[in-house]
Amino acid sequence: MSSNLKTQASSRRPITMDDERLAARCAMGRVVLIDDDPQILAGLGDLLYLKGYAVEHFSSALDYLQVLTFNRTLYPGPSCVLCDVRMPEVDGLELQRRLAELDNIPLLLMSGDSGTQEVITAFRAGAFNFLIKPIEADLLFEAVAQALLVSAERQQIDVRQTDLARRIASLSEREREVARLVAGGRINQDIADELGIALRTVKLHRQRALEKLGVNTVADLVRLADLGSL
Amino acid sequence: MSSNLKTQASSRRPITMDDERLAARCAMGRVVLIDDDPQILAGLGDLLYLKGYAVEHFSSALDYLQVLTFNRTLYPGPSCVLCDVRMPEVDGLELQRRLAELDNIPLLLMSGDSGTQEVITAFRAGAFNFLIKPIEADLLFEAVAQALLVSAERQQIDVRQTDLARRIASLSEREREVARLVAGGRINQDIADELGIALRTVKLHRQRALEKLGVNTVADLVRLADLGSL
DNA sequence: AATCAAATTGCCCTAAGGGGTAATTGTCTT
DNA sequence: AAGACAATTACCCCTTAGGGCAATTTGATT
Repeated sequence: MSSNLKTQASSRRPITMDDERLAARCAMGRVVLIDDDPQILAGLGDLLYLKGYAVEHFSSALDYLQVLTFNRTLYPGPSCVLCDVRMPEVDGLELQRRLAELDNIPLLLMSGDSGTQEVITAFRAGAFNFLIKPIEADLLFEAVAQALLVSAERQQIDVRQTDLARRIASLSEREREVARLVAGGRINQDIADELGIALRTVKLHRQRALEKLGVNTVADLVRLADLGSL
Repeated sequence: MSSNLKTQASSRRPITMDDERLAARCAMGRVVLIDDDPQILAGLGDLLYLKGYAVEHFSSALDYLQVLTFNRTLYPGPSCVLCDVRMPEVDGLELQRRLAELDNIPLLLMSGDSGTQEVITAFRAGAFNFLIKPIEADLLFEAVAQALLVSAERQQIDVRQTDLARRIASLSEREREVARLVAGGRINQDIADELGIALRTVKLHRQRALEKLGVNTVADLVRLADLGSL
């Protein structure tokens, strides 16, 4: 299928046509499609694939939860879940409840014979959208595009959060303490007294903390401290 | 109806029993009830009133929009709107659209014969909840309580925002500029150069700005600046 | 024109921030 | 045990922030 048989031993393969196509698909976004009806699974899957999205399909919500719990590989790019409501074992609403604790991925539910109560329950539980079968292609694309946009925004925030957490983690205990108090507007001497250390030491920790956190001014430190918990 | 006929000329009336009852009702929260069916209007209204809420009722969405646009008096306490979907002239969904631009009040829609599509539209447009008639009293109370909680949170934020805006507005142009630059982490001499004024002047404006904004440290100023737009 | 308030500035002083150098200490590795 | 390394501290330097005091300028009001 691919043309990189000779390079499989190397960790740095040359970039192939397939890689580029895959990268493009990743950038478009991924749709996790879940439906116990193989007909629909194939139909919607093809539709989305042809539109350029990366599609993963599961015939049961349990399968997806399994993958999410054990084989989880973080997908580079925005994702959403498009899931049927009426399914044996774990239905769409049950998936939604379990998903809420695992992931923050936008969930699109779909159903052909749902009552209003089911729709209300879904939205109250935070569903991103609810599509009624049969689904028009245009409506599907619109809904998926919106969901992926939201996912992308959440990912942005996530990236910033983890990056920040990483930088904070690189601080020593003392540095973190000092940085926290500085961000709280405390004066150096004050901090020294509170921590029971010398003024000069506070200055050093302060300096190193700003350095490690990659900020130049106290103002930036304050903003950073308000974002991630110092 | 009330017992304060003699005191109507005075702007400082003694506190009457009615006042206290009204105050208690305000604290509980207000429900704006809209339905073209007088039967339901009276029924739900009584139910909510007996539960302790302040109730305002309208037999058409247009009436409420009129009041909101012209006779608007801001209500002290959390509020929500409970509105029927199916009504002549302006229906619930249309009210929702118009309300989105006027107010940020949680909207509870209700209907006995709505299809799934209507429910979906309502939630997608930001409805807080959707109740199906006939409405069980417990469900109604639960939904109203939740909506009022959200309203209260929004009001908290609003109060802080307007308070902040007021304090910022009390700054002179120069003070605002200096405060903005200080919050940006700039050094006094730097600010003096940028604004083309003396260092001493920057210090004065800085001092006055902190004073007027009611903060003691630069850290607080930064937090304040990130909230309201300085 | 007289006057008052706000903005601006210079001079000067103290306190706090920023940082270099060197010494001390405790812990960990080899 | 010797060396490496991080944390801590003292001493000293310069820069920046904070603020008192007095003078000047300027716009608005009476």
